Amino acid sequence: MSTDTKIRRSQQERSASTRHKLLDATLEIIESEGWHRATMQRICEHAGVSRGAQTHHFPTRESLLIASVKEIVKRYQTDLTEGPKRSLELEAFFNFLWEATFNDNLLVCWVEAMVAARTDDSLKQVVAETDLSSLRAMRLLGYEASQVTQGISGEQCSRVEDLVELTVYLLRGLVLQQGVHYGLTEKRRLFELWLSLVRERL
Amino acid sequence: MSTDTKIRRSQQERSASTRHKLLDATLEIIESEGWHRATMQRICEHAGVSRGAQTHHFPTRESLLIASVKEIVKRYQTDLTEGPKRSLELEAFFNFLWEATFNDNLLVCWVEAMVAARTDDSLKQVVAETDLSSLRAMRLLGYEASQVTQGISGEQCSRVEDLVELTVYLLRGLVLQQGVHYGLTEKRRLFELWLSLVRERL
DNA sequence: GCTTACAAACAGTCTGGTCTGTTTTTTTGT
DNA sequence: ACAAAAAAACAGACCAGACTGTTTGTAAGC
Repeated sequence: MSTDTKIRRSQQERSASTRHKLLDATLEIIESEGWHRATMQRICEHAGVSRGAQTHHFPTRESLLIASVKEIVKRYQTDLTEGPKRSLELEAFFNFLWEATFNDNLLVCWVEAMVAARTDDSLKQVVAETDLSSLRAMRLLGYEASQVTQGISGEQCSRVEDLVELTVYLLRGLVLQQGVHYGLTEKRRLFELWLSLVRERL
Repeated sequence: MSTDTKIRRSQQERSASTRHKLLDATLEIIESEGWHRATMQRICEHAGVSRGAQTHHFPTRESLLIASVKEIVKRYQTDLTEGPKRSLELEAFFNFLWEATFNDNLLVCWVEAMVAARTDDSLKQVVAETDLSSLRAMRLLGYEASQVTQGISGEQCSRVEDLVELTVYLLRGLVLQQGVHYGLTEKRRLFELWLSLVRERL
């Protein structure tokens, strides 16, 4: 009937649904309240999932947080690769890095994860791996951008990758700053200055 | 007598001593175990101070951590101003920033504090203030360095301050990275590249 | 029936803040 | 100068709350 509240869902659907709800809630809480405030109780409450269901999918807090870390990078990667419709020029690429950093709050979660990982060995392993693959992906994107850009010689292409990595680190430093001092205009001004230095070199 | 174990210390001395012991222990634990693991029990144990004495000097955890934040900046400031015997050249100044960042572990504590402050209003206030004054001090040092350096025109001096600030943010990003991936050689290489870009602009 | 997904109560540990009592130094009264 | 009182520093027990992981039980899909 039309008002049938009992929708029949397959196990797979049910499982994926609550799993996604939990990961979503975890990221939201990490972003709004910080990593160490992301407790099971709070997450379950926010996700509208019972404590028992959570236990079934993620037996320990550690397992949920590790899954969240992977989720962060996964989403960030898709943001990065699906965003532009291919073949960005270098100038646009660096600006795109800025956009990807401050439009979404994924980077905030990532910084929280990195700091937490520093003093948590099992977490550190996961964060280190995913970070490395993420960095490689961004270096590659930078390289591809340099290929479609006019006036970039071959030997400069290798430098481009390093410049991308430096930019990533700079942006992370800015995210750190953004957590304490709101306001992007001043940060944007400094970022423009950095970009002008990069431009001169290329 | 010579083996008199009961040394008579003034209240001021006693107070300052345990206060210092507590702050020291707090910073060490933040550095080695992370901000949220810096609990009262652990700190007292590590400092060799009783729970009661701690309560007397810092009634709440918040008060101790706020005092620690101020201590971090205080020490960093003295590191920065007493380190060089005045009048550094620009090149040396930027390298000095690197040294100050990675020789000591104060910056690690500072990053922990910034991340914790993001989701803790009372802490955020303190961190924001101290960070601002710290940044101003470093900009000033950079300006002074540019004054004693050959071949720096007046209009470039204003840019120098911005470059210093950018470098600070970059270094913080590198500290973040250092928490997950050890090894400074690769980071140093990137920093050299960064410096070469800065050099070109000056 | 049988496995998977969900629900909720429980036990044990840890934390921060309060409270009461003790020792050490300083001040006060004579 | 010196004992008594006051204040400051120190010590440790206690408590209420929060958190994680476990366990036992129920419903839904296969």
